[in-house]
Amino acid sequence: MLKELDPLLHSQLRLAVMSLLISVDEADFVYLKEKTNATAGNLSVQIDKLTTAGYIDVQKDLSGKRPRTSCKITVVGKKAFESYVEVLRGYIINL
Amino acid sequence: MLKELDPLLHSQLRLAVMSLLISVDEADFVYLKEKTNATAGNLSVQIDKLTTAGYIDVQKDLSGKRPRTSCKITVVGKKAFESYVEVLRGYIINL
DNA sequence: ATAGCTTGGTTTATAATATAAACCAAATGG
DNA sequence: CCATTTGGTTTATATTATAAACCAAGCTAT
Repeated sequence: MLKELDPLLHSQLRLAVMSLLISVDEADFVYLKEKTNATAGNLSVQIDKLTTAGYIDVQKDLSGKRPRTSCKITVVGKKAFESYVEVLRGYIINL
Repeated sequence: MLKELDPLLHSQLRLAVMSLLISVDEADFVYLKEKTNATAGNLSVQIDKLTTAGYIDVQKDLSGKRPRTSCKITVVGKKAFESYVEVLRGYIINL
């Protein structure tokens, strides 16, 4: 039987962010914004949700000239992503 | 760059319905309801959306003792599903 | 130095979506 | 018959995604 798709990951922008972070293992706000083509506001909100869920860690650095928000995926986030993918396979089997 | 995920398919219940129909090629309302664990109302709405999009065809048969709503995927729907999966692969290597 | 633009965001409002609750007609069961 | 079940649809509500408006700090030309 088809299992539940983690609603936190089953969202285009959040999935994109996780997808980027899983291969890069660290990326800042500007990079994520460029790669995902998201608006800053949308990205900010979705990053917050992923952070609250413990799927990513965020470091805000104000020491440089310009603020820099850097994100990295957590172990919990990586596991959630992998498990999301497993569930997804159930939906797209036979392809 | 990550492509847009067809919002019509990027929905748990609609994806489940399409996933079931792609392998079975015909299924009725009751069957889909059981397999997806959806409420009748939710399923009804999502079936409407898939129909309006031309992703599935619906046949309502009232000739038997009880009404029977039977669904089958269209060529357009099959293509959309396959293309959705391709886009998804961009997000998830090894899917 | 300061008025105005850019950068890197956050907060808040709105649009869109998913979901459940309420409802309906026909069939069935006691 | 009257109540319940079956097979749905319609409508209301909760949740989500998204954009618009906003803000502070830094740069730029005047």
